[in-house]
Amino acid sequence: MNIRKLLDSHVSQALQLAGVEAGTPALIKPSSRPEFGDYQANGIIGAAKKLNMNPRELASTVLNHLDLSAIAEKVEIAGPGFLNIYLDSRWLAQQAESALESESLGIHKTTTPQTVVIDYSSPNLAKEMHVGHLRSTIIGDAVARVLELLGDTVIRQNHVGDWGTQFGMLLTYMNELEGDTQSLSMQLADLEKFYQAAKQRFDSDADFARAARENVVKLQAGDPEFLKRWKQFIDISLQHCDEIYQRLNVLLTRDDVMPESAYNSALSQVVMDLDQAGLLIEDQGAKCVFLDQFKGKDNTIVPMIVQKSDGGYLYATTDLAALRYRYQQLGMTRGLYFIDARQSLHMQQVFAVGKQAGFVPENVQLEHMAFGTMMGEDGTPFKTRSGGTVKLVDLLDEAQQRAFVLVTEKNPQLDEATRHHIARVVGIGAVKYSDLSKNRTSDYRFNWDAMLSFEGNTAPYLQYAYTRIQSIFRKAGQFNPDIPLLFQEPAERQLALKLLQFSEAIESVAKDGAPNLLCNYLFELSGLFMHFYEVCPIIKAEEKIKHSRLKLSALTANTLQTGLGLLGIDVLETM
RNA sequence: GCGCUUGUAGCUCAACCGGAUAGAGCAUCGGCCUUCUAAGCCGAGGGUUGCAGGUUCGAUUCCUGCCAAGCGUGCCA
Repeated sequence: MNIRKLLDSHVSQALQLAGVEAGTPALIKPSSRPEFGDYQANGIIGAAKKLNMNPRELASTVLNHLDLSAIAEKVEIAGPGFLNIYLDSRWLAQQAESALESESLGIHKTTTPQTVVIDYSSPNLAKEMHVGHLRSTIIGDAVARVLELLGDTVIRQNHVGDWGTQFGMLLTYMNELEGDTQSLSMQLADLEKFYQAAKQRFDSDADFARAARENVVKLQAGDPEFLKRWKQFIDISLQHCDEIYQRLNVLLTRDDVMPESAYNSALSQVVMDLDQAGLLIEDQGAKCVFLDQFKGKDNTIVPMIVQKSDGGYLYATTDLAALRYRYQQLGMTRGLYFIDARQSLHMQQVFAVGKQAGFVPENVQLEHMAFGTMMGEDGTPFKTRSGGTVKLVDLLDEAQQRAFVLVTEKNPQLDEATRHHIARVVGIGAVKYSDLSKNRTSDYRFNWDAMLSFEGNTAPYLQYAYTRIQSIFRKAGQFNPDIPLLFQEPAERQLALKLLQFSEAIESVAKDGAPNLLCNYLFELSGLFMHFYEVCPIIKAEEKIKHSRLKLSALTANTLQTGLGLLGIDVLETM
């Protein structure tokens, strides 16, 4: 049940009957203030203007054609020509009842399912995952889950970087440590340090650097010795990723890994096809594509270089190959790229060139879901005191540790294993939520305390609401769902209305690729529940009231669990 | 130079794509645990939405200019 859509179809119809051109939006929204009812229609004023009519008169005509008697208690004309809609409480109660029974919480599958390819996480395997990878990984994962729930076919693509020049350096350093197997495996346990050690050798030793460059060539020429070594390294690096994904409760597996190197054999064909399409221009020895839409005021075009003057290919070439693969082999109709905002120009070029060249048809929706760079607490690019980036593992360890201290303080009677379990769910949840709840395309500041906060608008707040409900059910005895839902206090009706808006939140996430909309919704829902919890006693209420309230609690719990589940965050029985 | 993004309360962020009196959290201050978990609830203070114009019934939102920040911009990814 999507109330907004339902009202939209009714009001749109009435608008047409009132003589307004078809397709004029009714602009239904939740009312901005309680005294304006539950929903408001904002579209009439604009429509009246087009027809050169008095908006209030048009509103009155629309009202005559509008039959909401089954849904709304009253509809009023207000202000310059808004319609304020007051939903019927009995209807609301019925909808809530059926949502509770429906198992899917009343969420309908989309009528136009798509094949959505989602490119997310995509770390560079030369290094260990750091805090900068958090956004792409968890936001992409949440959106993937939401689209799946709504019935799209979702294909995850972890476009890991496994083929850069850094690998020459890393493999050469592996060679050096070859004799000492123990040292090698130990060092590979911390890829970040390994990378830094290799880098230092590269910078300080000319012979090493030369060997590294030669080894890149050997690797790319398919030298079996280096290929073997490379595979070994990649495998270890992917193991690091798998561990992180598991801890983060992110659904990516090895099956979703489609590395850069997988496209190597397609690159020359990409360039040939661009040439065939008449898009290729050789300029200063490099093969480029110049598209007019990338021309600035200074009349110069930013080209996309697809082949270097030395014959080498670039990541633009790889991305074009991937784009074509996703359309031709995977059947993509919508492509979402959860990638750093700094690559904005690059993404626009890939999309534009891909369509121009006919690698994907015009009607495939390609969207760069950009996000800002993570900055340190001082506003400069994120660094630790020692100068390296913060490893994701360390952030997660810290989160769990802080959560463990807190749960031990609050609930010392719980056994240690339980407290560790709670600490894990709460700690990881807090880290994920602090990132998921923001949809800033601008850069943002990393803050330990904010990211590891367990109060206010955080995952633990939502998890806490859930455990409160579970606690009620443990104490309430038999729950009889046959007793009908009734609203005695305003808090109950408010909560029910919010519960019925779950699908509106979900659908907006699917449309915009913005999980923060779901976070907002869940936080508001929890807030309304907390209020309900304070003012509406449940267990000691008389039987009819008690079971009605248990019903609201059950639906709240289901919604929280499902909603958090879509964010990849678990719930708890106690905390 | 050109291009992209951003600028909202002391701090971190919302505001459902032009709607009615710009909302939360943190921090600060004041109340609430013999009653379902106080990781909670109730209340208070805090704003010229960077600045200046424009578009219209109506602008945080759209347009223009300026200021500030970040990023990108022909052979790294």
